[in-house]
Amino acid sequence: MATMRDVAQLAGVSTATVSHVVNGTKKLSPETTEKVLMAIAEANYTPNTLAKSLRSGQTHTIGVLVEDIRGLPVAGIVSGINETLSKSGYRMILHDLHLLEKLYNQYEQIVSYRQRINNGVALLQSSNVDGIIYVGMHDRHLDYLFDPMDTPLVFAYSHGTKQDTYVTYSNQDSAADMTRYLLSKGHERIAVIAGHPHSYPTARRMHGIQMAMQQVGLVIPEEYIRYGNWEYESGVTETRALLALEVRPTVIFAMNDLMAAGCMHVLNEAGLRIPQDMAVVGFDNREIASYLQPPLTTVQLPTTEIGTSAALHIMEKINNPSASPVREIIHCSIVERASV
Amino acid sequence: MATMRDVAQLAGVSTATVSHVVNGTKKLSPETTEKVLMAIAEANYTPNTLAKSLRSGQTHTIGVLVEDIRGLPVAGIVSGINETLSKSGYRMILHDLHLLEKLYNQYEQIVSYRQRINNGVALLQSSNVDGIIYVGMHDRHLDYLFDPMDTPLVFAYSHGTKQDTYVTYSNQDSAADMTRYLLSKGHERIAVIAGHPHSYPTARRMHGIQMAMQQVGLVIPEEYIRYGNWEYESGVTETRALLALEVRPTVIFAMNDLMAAGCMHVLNEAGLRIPQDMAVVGFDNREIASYLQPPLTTVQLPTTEIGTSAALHIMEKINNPSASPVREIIHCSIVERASV
DNA sequence: CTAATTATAGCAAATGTTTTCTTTTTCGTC
DNA sequence: GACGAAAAAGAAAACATTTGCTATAATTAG
Repeated sequence: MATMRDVAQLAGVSTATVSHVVNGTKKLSPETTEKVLMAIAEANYTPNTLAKSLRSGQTHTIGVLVEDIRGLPVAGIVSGINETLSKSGYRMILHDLHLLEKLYNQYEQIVSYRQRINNGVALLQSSNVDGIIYVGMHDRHLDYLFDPMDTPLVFAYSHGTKQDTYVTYSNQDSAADMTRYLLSKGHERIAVIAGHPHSYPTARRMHGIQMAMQQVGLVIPEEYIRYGNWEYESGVTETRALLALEVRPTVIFAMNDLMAAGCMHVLNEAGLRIPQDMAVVGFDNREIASYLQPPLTTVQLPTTEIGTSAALHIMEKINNPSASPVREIIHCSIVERASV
Repeated sequence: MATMRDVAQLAGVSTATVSHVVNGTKKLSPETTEKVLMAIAEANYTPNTLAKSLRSGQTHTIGVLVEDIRGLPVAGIVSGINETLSKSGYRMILHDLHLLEKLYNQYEQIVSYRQRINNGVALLQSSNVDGIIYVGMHDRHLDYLFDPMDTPLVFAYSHGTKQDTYVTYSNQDSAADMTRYLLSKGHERIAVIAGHPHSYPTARRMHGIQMAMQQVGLVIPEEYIRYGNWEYESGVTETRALLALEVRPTVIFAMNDLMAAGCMHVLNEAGLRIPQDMAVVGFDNREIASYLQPPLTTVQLPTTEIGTSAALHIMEKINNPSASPVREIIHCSIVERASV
């Protein structure tokens, strides 16, 4: 590989001059510039990134820490991050925490999480990244798992504390939007199959639904609110419970597509036509949603947008480390299919 | 950050000595070693990766080029790569080619592919990666898209030419295994819904199926072989065609889960019970397979294993660049569910 | 015409390591 | 006590840049 010295020699100038024409950091006479440019072309010179980084202290590399790349929304987010970073000349070191395998008990899990996260951060820092994006899938606030550090950090999908910059999607507004959509279709008896009762998304989405109802002077009766655990099976059992009710709802809003799938299975089994006899909607827009019978109307998570925005924020933070944290909440869209 | 000089000063030795105790590259007296170790601890010293790489010419970084991280098997492969590399102290720079968006015509697509791939390779090379893993989803041989280069390269999932090292899964044997499984369950009238007629996986899988049949003295009649296009809809239409046959098969082997899903939909519609009246199997083990009614027996792609193995191969190739290329074909496993 | 200013380019130090080559120290033996 | 070999440690060059400072030439002002 040709070095800056080779080019300098070829052009009959100093390496300093070559550096300046390469980076445009100083005004030079047109002739010199021309000479150097020719020499660069002739020598087929490309700057050595390592030497550059060593000297300048900037690697133009972002560390991306993901809880598990196999997690559903993660690939989309990483895709968005990568595209945006590439466009700005940043590279991306990806490190996977493999947090999808569950451990035996809550306590060990937290300890292991903390350890793995800090190992991951250390790894990235030892790679001299200019900043770190943490892509978390868990609904709980994980910031306390981070040892304090001076590398710029932004959270994507999961959110940190008020002191952190994060970008996530809107649970509350999206659920409210979907509710309004159902109301606009004439549904007034809306039942909900919620996720795990104590989880953050469940609470926020529930709140959004109730708000939207309240705005039109309606209220969801207690027996229409069932709590599941995000799994297919709980969609099945909770739907059975709803069907046993004296006054049945006209639509079931499942808080994810898996439970919606379980729900639709029961509805089919019971001989009810979807959406004529009962409508169903989900949340997440997983692959399965398009292949259910009928295809499921659901909520699309803005994964690419989250990634894009997180990338923008980390670059911003690198250029201006003292800026105040920004909290961005991106809207989801409704993908209309045939289940309503 | 403490530097090697600081440590040397603190321990009252030269930087050379510090380097030697850090890397264990020379025998030193126990006392000196001890002194240096203490100083390292006291100064909280960690070696500067950049300086190390600049001097040694090794970055301990692998570039991973993926055609699209959102592609189905890609996340699993990347996960495997990352885990294995991490264990050996290698970092991973991920670059996404975003090849999932289809272009207007075949020719432009190829040109664009070639351009994007070579850009990606250039980007990674400018990052001074020690080697590159190319994770391709396309069934065609893509090696001709690569400009010749001296960076060690291994293909994962997609395969290169005979001159390249690649690791992929077995189309032929897996299809044969599944066929034998069906035979063992007493099925003799096996129908196939193949993928696109001219695609590589279709040809290999078809060959495997026919081989397994031949081994027990059977042959698949021509009318039992239907060609689809890998999409749900083609599962629907080809199944309809099969049901119209005078002598119906007892099982339908769809070459992917999407077509199997379409197939099952038609079967349900026709009032046929699965697997009593007709059995169905798929290929890929996508998420949808677990949620079909009944859950689909299918073939599991060894994504993590492919990643692991590719990582091992690239490290091997880095340490021994002149070794001859290795071609590894990993077996798939059958995941038994309730559709047979 | 001189002095001050500006434009242009180069020198050399610095970034934090690794590694070759030398020098110093140690120690056993004669 | 001197010699030599072996062992231990150090000096300095090299890796490929960036950048503050300096030097020279050219232009302008007085």
